[in-house]
Amino acid sequence: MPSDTAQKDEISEQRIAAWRALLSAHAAQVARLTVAFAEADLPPLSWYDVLRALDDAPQHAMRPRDLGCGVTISRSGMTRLLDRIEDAGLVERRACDTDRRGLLVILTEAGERTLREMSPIYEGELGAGFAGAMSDEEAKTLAGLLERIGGEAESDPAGEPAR
Amino acid sequence: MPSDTAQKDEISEQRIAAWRALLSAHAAQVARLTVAFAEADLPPLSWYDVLRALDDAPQHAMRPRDLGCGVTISRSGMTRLLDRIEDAGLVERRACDTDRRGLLVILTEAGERTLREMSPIYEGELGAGFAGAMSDEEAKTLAGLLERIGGEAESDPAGEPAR
DNA sequence: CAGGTTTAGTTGAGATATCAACAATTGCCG
DNA sequence: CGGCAATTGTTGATATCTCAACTAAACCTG
Repeated sequence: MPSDTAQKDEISEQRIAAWRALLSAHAAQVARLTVAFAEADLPPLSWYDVLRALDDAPQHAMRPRDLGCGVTISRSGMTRLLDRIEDAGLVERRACDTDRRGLLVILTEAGERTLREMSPIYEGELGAGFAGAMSDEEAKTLAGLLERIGGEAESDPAGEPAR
Repeated sequence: MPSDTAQKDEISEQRIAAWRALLSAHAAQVARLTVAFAEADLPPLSWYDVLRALDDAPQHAMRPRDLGCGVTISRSGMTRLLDRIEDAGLVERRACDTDRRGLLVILTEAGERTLREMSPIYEGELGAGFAGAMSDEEAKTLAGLLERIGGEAESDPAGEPAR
């Protein structure tokens, strides 16, 4: 190998440093959010993700499959997470008209209320940690860069995301 | 509030988009690594993090406290993670001379060997996913930005990271 | 150096996640 | 239409993580 900057087998130090920085930033921000919710006697971050996704969705309804956490949590994990959130009365499960094996998760009134309690804390902590450390300009750059990787459909030859 | 772009209470859409992109990118890359290790019949990502940290450390030794996972895993979580890795013979626990309540986790030969098996897969997947999507230039920008948030000591008035 | 506080690591009990197997439904293809 | 494959969500068994309580050692303070 002639130089330090081979493309296929070696990854530049810079890219590894970037990945480590991302891991660090992610961990720090998640920890911050977790602590803040706990201190306010509110449900954990995983509940927020679900409630937020539902609130953003048309009809305040979503299939468990689509509850984006798909990437972060297994299918059965989602089932039980929804069990807990439903037991707390924040969502309901309804039959799905168009596909009888699936179902719809719907945000309840209580769910909306809880979400409204959690949101300012979420955004506050985000502003104090992650978002406070960059300008709008920089945020744009960052988003543009990271969106190339994100949940996008990948074009790798062979390999499903979660077997 | 006069406008949409208040500084204290509101976070710009751009910053939220950046945060979501980061979440997405993180989840995608972690999933990729997890699958790749599993398919190669290798230990999980959490083991890699420990082995890698030890290999990078002087003397191939570290205190559990410093095994950076500190941010991602609780103290007891680390205890049991080390239990498993030690049972597999990849690390050893030794008494610590300078502080008799602590101990040193040391990478064994077998641990080094396993790490050498895992590394190419780790770097390969990193290159195929995260690192492949950016230039060195961009990586530098990204790292610079994210390092402002990362594991750095924070200067918030009152609040420990994990109560 | 005695006494209280802090820190490191472990442990038991319980919460939460995963994996594999399953039932029900849908979709494809001859 | 009939049948095989893929998809959706749940469940049981099990792994892994967290929280709170605990021991032991170090640190601080007078």
